[in-house]
Amino acid sequence: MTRIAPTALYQEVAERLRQRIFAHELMPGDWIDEKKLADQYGISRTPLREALKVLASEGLVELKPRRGCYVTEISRQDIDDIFPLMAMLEGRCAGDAVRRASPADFAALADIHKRLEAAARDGRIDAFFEANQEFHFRIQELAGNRRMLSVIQDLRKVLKLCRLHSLSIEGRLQQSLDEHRAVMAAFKAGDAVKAESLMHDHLLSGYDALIKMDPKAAKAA
Amino acid sequence: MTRIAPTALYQEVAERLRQRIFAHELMPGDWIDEKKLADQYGISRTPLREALKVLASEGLVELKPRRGCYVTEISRQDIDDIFPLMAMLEGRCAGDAVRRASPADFAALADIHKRLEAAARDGRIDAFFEANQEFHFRIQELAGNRRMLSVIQDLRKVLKLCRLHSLSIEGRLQQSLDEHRAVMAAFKAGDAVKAESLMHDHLLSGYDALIKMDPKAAKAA
DNA sequence: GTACATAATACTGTATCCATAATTATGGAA
DNA sequence: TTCCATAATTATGGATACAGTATTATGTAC
Repeated sequence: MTRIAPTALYQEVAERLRQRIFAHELMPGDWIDEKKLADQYGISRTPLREALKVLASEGLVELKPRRGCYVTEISRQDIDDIFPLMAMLEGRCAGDAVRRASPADFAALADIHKRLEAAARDGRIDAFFEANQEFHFRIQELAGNRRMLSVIQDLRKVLKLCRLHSLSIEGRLQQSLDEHRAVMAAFKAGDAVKAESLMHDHLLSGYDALIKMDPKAAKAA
Repeated sequence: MTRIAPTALYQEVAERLRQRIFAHELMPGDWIDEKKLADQYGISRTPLREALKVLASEGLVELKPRRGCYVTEISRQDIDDIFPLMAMLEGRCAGDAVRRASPADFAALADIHKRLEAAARDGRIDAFFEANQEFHFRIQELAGNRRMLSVIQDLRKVLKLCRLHSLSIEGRLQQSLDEHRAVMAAFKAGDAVKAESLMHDHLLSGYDALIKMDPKAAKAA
């Protein structure tokens, strides 16, 4: 492990593990072999275990006393709980963002939206996904509530545990794009209430798409 | 340290530290002396450090690389961010709770409310505070969204960092009680929309009271 | 007396080691 | 063969040891 930043080792390890979990290299339910991983990274178990404590707090892994560490398996209940919550939070962010955004902010957001349009036109799902994330994140930043932002990001991390992205559904990408356009229109019109409502429904729409893919959705692995 | 539960040591230590932080025995800004604490508890630094990682994830302490661990100092910005967020979340919970509560649930809630009334009548602030916490918690449980509950509880933990309770303001206890009565009335009437709105405003009202106490509120220590 | 440089100290971060509990493997009895 | 008991192995949790960096103290020059 080549150290670059003056950051602690356990943080780097935590970040690496996060990436591996999000990439589904470590799958939900998988047992995490501390010794193997420590050897892999060329470190001792100490910082690795500290990293696991952090990931456990984030809900990405579960620490079973004396039985080891396992990648969290997200349940249907989790999905049902998280999406309405995200819808409310991101909806609120959109409303607040409209109220607070300067013309320059709006321009920057429009720019991201353009990238979204381009990605959709060319059918580049990955690029669309990325621009989509950025769009949402930017709005959360504009809302100006750091706590709300961090809560949303934490929940999003948990959602990333499930492998399936609703965007891969036929037609969902176009629908998502339409919804984004509507949100942008509300921004342009300075209609905060409408922006909130549209963003709220946009999230629930993603939820519906996900459920349709796999009605059980229990083990999205 | 006498071990009772089959839970890991770092969890017990984390809980003890939480209590000490909430009790303001460890004050915001205080440096946490790992060696001293480990000796105090009769344990090694290993589980203690793991506990600190957990507390850091909860936002109760801050880990500065190579410089140690400090109890988080909550800022005015944090207060301004958290209260509106809590108001929205707890408001939503109240609405959902009204929609889902059975008569038995309502009865149990009314019971807690009675304890609140009694505590207020006798001027027992601590008892009032406790019944108040329980009342809010019960409503969050009734809402039936575990994620929402955990988000709210996490935020509440952070708020507990600031020592001042708005309840200690002259007249605030009575006002709080009135607001609770109104929420209970909405419950009784089965008016979810009103319950949401009342609970939302109840939280903001607590926010106002806190701000009035100390307009800077920056260092509530 | 003050400011700076250097040395001593103390603490953090990581590695290694050990005890205990859990799991797996092995062997015997029904 | 199947089930259970016991032994061997392995992994987790915790303690100890060590290296490197911050901080503080000391001393010297101005």
